[in-house]
Amino acid sequence: MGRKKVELKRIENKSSRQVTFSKRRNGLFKKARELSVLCDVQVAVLVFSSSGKLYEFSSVGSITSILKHYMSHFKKMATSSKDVNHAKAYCDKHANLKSLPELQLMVERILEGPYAMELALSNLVELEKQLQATLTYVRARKIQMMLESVKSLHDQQEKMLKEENQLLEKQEKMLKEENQLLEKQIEAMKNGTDSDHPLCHPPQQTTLSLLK
Amino acid sequence: MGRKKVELKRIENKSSRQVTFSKRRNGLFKKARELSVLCDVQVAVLVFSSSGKLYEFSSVGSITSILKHYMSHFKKMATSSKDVNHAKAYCDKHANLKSLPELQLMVERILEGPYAMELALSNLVELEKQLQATLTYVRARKIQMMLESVKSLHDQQEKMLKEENQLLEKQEKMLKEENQLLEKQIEAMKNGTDSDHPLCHPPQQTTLSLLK
DNA sequence: AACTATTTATAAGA
DNA sequence: TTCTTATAAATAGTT
Repeated sequence: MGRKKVELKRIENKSSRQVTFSKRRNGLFKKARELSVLCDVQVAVLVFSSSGKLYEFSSVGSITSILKHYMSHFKKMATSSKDVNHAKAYCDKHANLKSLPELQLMVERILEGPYAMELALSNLVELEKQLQATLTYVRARKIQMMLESVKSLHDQQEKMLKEENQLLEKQEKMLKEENQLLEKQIEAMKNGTDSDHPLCHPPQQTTLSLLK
Repeated sequence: MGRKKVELKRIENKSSRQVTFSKRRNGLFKKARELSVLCDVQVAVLVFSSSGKLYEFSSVGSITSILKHYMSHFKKMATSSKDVNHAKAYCDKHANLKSLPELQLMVERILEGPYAMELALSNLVELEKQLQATLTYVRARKIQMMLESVKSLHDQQEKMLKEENQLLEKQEKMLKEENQLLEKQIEAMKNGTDSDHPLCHPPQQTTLSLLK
């Protein structure tokens, strides 16, 4: 969709790859939002740049809830491994997900050295898929935890701001009371006797000085 | 992008919402794949339909998608190598691979559900690194095996071509001998008596007919 | 599932 | 980065 048709392969020029990344990332997020609104579904998009930076879109306020939903699928799969039929049905539907014991066996075989060499090519392809799926899950989980810590930080800040606000209100109230007191004293000076010489008394400690 | 501009709000007609969902979901996944390939980044898209069904896209390395095409050719030939030393050398070089028990424990914890919630962020980051390293190793190994399969195919083809060649040479030799024989017979017809009526003999079985 | 009139996304250029 | 614009691509409504 541009001046020229582009080949579907890695853009080798770094600068134009960066420009395309920025444009298409925004385009993808826009499409995701439209799908979400038009069709009333939940959508999450995660993009990991090669430098490890994360860009994300989520149709719900926080990506947390959608990831929870996603994780529940994993959990269900992992916990219902006794229910062989259900697990199988799930694995058939989501062919890129293997059950935990299977995944473990595969990891064991690939890492145990000598046996690794005996792995058939098809097994390697399968293992690659499994690892990719697990990696995606782990990354999603990591993001969720990061978001949760950010939220926790926000909550803390909010709490501190509230407390600060209450303190300020209290101080405002004290200043008002002090003002009234001072006004009374001035009134007294103007109209009453000056036998008490109020202006010669040592100055009161003011709320203002307390704040310093 | 269509006959009419659509408002960005939930499509109320259930049937056309379903159609649009199907069309745009595919479009979104296509865009995700393009972004992944063009910009060399990892992309994951998760879509939960209102009925709770999960649709997902996850990018894998571009090498994989290119080689995937050739997979079907090599599936049957999935051979195994016994070069243990080579494997050991590989693991030594890539020392960032964790030991098997450690990795297993991590995978177990991340997939076993309840415990996953207790994993600290730092553990997740570590697990992500491990999985990425293992994935890199698996991919390298897969490519190596594919190349070996290709070489093996070539060797086989070379052998077959050689055998075919030898057969053709043999046949050529036989044809030559037959020719000489026929020439002799013709010579005999021209110069000698025709008491033997060589042309009335039943035809010999020729090398040519043997090749049919 | 196809078709196609339109809208939308975006590649290249400024 | 941002804008512009020519063109490729997606898709809404239709068959």
